[in-house]
Amino acid sequence: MKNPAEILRQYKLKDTQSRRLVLSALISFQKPVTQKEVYQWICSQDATTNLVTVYRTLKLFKDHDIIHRHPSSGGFLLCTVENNNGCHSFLSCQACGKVEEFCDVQCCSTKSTAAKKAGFTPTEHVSEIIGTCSTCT
Amino acid sequence: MKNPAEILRQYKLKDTQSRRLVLSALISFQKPVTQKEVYQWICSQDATTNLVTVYRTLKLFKDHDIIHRHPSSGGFLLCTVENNNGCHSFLSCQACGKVEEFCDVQCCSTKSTAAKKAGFTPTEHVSEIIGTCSTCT
DNA sequence: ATGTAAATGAAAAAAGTTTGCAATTACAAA
DNA sequence: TTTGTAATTGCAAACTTTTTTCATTTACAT
Repeated sequence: MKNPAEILRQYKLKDTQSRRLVLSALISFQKPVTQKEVYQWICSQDATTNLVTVYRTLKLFKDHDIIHRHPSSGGFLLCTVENNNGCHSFLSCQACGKVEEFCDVQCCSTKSTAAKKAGFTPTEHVSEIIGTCSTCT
Repeated sequence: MKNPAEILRQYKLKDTQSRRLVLSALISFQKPVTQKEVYQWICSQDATTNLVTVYRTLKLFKDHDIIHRHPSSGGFLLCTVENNNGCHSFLSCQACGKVEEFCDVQCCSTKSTAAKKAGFTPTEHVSEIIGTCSTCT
């Protein structure tokens, strides 16, 4: 996982204190979080920012596809998988709440075939699998 | 598609005017809608209800799995496919905004296999395929 | 017909999000 | 290194969405 400054550089965004803090929060949580949770994490680190800035920063990251909105919780989650044919899949553990991204080629192609069979031309897809992770089984 | 009264009977819910109206709205829209859109549709039909009742009714339907929350828009959508192994998939047309539910057995099993390969025990999944429907192609 | 638990409406509170504007900051160019 | 400028931020206030409380009404089983 890259550090905040690297991520900002990679996406050619200005390197500001607030942006680094928001990224640090997302890296630290490792699960989908609300805007407020990000704000509160920053405050708890004795850092200072503004809730409005957090909203704007998350929107910016979302527009740049640096973060996702998680399907069932609606929370924000840092992308960990390179954008692969517009496929974004999540494994959500209902026991510990952990969410990890994954991408399975087989799975993507099957989905694409199924959609075409229904007369649909797919461009991207998002899916969430809910269950129990290896640690909680 | 069943009518409002039938749906309420099927799920053993009290048959009230507000519930019928909410169901009528969802049947009429055929796409994911916000709580407010449901409320406004009802008002436009010269019927009378309360926004709070719409919120409560949609929550009730959601808890009974009569409606879904659509992954990307967050709007509510009436279920059209029988609950199949906890699989809920949507085809969302980015041109006309239409969303239809579908379920492909092959697709479900591939997803399940992929999850297990990652050490995950799946119980259900939700996915959204974004693209162009047959009408808009 | 009637009793009772459930559903509803109205008002208000609470929570979440957006907007406008002035002050500050990052960083490219001199 | 200093400077100019556009982008970013903070603050206040407006606005939207959602939840709560409580009294009244309604569905429907008996």
